[in-house]
Amino acid sequence: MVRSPCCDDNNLKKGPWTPEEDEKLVDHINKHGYGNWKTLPRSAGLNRCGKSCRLRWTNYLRPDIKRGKFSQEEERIIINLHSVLGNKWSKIATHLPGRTDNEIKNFWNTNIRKKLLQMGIDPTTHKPRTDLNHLLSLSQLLSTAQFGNSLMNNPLDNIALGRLQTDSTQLAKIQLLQNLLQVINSSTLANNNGFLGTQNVNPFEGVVMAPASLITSACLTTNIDHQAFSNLWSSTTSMDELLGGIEEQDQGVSNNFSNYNIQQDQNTLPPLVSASHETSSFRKMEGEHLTGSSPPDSSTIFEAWEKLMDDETSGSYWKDILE
DNA sequence: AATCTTTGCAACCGCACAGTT
DNA sequence: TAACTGTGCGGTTGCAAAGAT
Repeated sequence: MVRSPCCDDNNLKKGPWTPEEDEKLVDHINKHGYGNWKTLPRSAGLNRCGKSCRLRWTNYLRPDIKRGKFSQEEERIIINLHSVLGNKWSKIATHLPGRTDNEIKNFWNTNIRKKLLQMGIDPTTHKPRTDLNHLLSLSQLLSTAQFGNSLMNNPLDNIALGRLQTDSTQLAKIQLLQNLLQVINSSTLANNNGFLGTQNVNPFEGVVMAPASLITSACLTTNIDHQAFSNLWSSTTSMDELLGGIEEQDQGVSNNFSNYNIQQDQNTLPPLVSASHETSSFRKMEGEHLTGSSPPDSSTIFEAWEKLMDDETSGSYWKDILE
């Protein structure tokens, strides 16, 4: 079936709206409402197509539109909703009074999307990125940090440069470790139908063989023997057991793992869930989760990471993991 | 100060769908 | 049931402002 274009009159104006046009549109809608967008422009004295008028009204002129920067709370809600709904901007907009789908879409594309990518999260799937480019960029970040650290030996270096390099090293480490834990967490999530925090289920159940790279990274992260970790991986049936095993191997590190486990609901990162969850129970749970949680205590988490990331295991060590 | 590049956002385009004839 | 119409939605574009060189 072929449709006729909505605006078949080539003389109709396009492009930015003038204040005069805005005034005409607002006046007309205030007086008569907006029953029929096709006939509205003519009766309002506007040389525009109805579609253009509707867009201008819904995205800009509507009196209940909230303008200005998005708050952190709004940003968090958008990320959570996007992880459940995907690019359903109009549905997401219904949860944010005063915000339009167009505004949210723009905010996502220009702001949140970039943030997630920088954090190593795929903005489409909300899962850790595994593409080579991302790993390369992290590798480069580490190299830069290393270069900066070597410069620190020069007495002429200033404090600001030192701080910058230290921060970039920490950032790279944190991102790597978060990626690792998110992979583990994703496995848990996938195998538990999305119920976080279930303790009596093997976090790696269903993963017949642990990916070699994951085990290697985990061993390096926890400072325990590769073979010992492999054995634990295959023999443990719960997160508690796994943590207990790690504890036997390395007391300090396991405490930090436990800490992460307890704190994971408060993580600053959005929950890593598939964009295509369809079960009603999951949606219900997500719905309850969307607006109810309190702001994360990021300082606690970063303290834990920093404790875990002993500086003795610095740049070259992490670079080895990447390479 | 001039030019180039990047960013943010308003607006457009085309498709899909529901309702009507 | 097919043809048509109006509306909503998501992707994309174009442009002005801001920032970098």
